[in-house]
Amino acid sequence: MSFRFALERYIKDPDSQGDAIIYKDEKYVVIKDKFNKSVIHYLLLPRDKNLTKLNPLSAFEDDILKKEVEELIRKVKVMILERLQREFGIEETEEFIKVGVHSVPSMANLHVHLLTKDMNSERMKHKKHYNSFTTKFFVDFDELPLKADDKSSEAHVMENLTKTSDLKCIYCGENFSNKFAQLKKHLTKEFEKKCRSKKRKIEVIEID
Amino acid sequence: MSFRFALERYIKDPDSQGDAIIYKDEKYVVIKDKFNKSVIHYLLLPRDKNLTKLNPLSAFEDDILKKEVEELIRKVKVMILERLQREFGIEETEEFIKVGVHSVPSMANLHVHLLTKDMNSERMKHKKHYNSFTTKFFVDFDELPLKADDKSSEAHVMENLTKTSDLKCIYCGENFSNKFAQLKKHLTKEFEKKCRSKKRKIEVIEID
DNA sequence: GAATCATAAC
DNA sequence: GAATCATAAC
Repeated sequence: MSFRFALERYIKDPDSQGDAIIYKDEKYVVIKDKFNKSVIHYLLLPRDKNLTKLNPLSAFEDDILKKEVEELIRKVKVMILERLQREFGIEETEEFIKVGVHSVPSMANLHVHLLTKDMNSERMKHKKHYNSFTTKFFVDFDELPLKADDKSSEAHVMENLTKTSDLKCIYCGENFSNKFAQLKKHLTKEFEKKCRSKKRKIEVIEID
Repeated sequence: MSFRFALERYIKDPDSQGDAIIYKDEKYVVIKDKFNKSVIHYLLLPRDKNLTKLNPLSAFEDDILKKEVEELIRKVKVMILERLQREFGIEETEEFIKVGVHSVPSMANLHVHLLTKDMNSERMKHKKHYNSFTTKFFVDFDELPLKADDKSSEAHVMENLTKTSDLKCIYCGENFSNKFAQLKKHLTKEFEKKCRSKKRKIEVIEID
C-alpha cells in the first residue's frame, strides 16, 4: 500500500498505535502527527470508511460531520493548551492553535491538523513544510467547506504557493525571503522567549 | 574573501569574537565551532601567519608546534569535560573526546578539531558531516604527522570515503547503511541515555 | 564549509 | 508525506 494511506491504520486499529493516540471513540481518533511541525501537532480523523475518503475542502458540507468535528476540536484545543502548560510552562489561549486542512493533502485519509503556532520543530525541514501551514495552502477549519469556485481548490496553484511564497515569521511578520535556515533560528528564539517569559526557575539536583 | 578563510578573523582579532573564544594567548586560540557537530565542538588554531597556512597532515612535523599544541589540547580536554559535567550532568573521561584534523579541510586556516563523541547536534545534517568525523577522513591528532605516502593524503580517496562509507553508530557500531535520519534518531537516544544514566532530578518551580 | 533547490524511489 | 543524493552560487 502506498505511503498515501499511512494514516489508515490509526482509524482501523487505534489500540495498536500506543501513545500516538490522543483521543478515540467509535467515530473519531486524534493522533500525534508522527512528523510534528510544531511543538504540539495533532491530526483529527473521522474513522468512517466513507468519510475518510472525502476531500477536505468539501467534506464539511456534511453538517453533521462539521458539527461533530467542531465539538471535538473544542475538546482537543483544551488538551493542547493543558499540555503546553504542563510540558513547557506556557500559558496560552486558543488563538495560539491552528486548526485546518491542507488544500492538497499528501495523505489520503481525511484529516484535520491541530497545531500550536510556534512552528518550532526538528521536523520542520524546508520551505514547503513551513508554507504549507502559513500560506493559503492551509485552509482554516472555520472557512470550510470552500465554495467550489474558490481558487484554493486549484491544486497546482496551491502547491506553487508553498514553493514560491516568501518565508515570513508567524510571530512578527519578518520576511526571510527564501532563507529557511535563518527563519528556523528566528523561530527557535521566538519560542524560547515565550518559555522564558514564564520565568520558570529550573533547579537541578543530582541524586546519583 | 572566500568562505575558505572564514576562520582568519578568529586568529587575527579574537577579542572581537565575543563568547566564541574559549581560550586565547599570543600563539593560539580555541574557539567554538560555529556549526558544532557534537554537543561540544571546539577548534584549536595557531595564530602565526606561517603556521596557519600549513597542511594539517604535515604541519605537525614541526616538533615545537606539536609539543605546544599537545599541551594546549590537554588543557582544553579538561575544559570540555568540565563543561560536559556542568551543562549536561555527564561525567566522562578523555576517551569521550575526539581530537584530530580533516584530511581535506574546507577551511584554509590550520585547525584541530576537539569534540565530544556524541555526534548529537542540530547542525549534523548529512552523511558527509558524520563520516568526516567517523571515517579515516578524520585523522587523530596522535597519528600526526602522516607519512608522506599514507593513503590518507590522497584527497579524492578521502572525500569519497565520506560519501560512500556506511553510517555506523559511534557508540554501538550499528550499521545504518545510508539511512541518515535513522542514525540521527539513534544518536539522540544514545545521548539522552547517557544523560539519564546520571539520574538527574529536575525540579521546575514557577516563580511567575 | 553552509544553504537552496530539484529529483528519484518508496 | 519522508529521505537520499546531486548541484549551483557564496
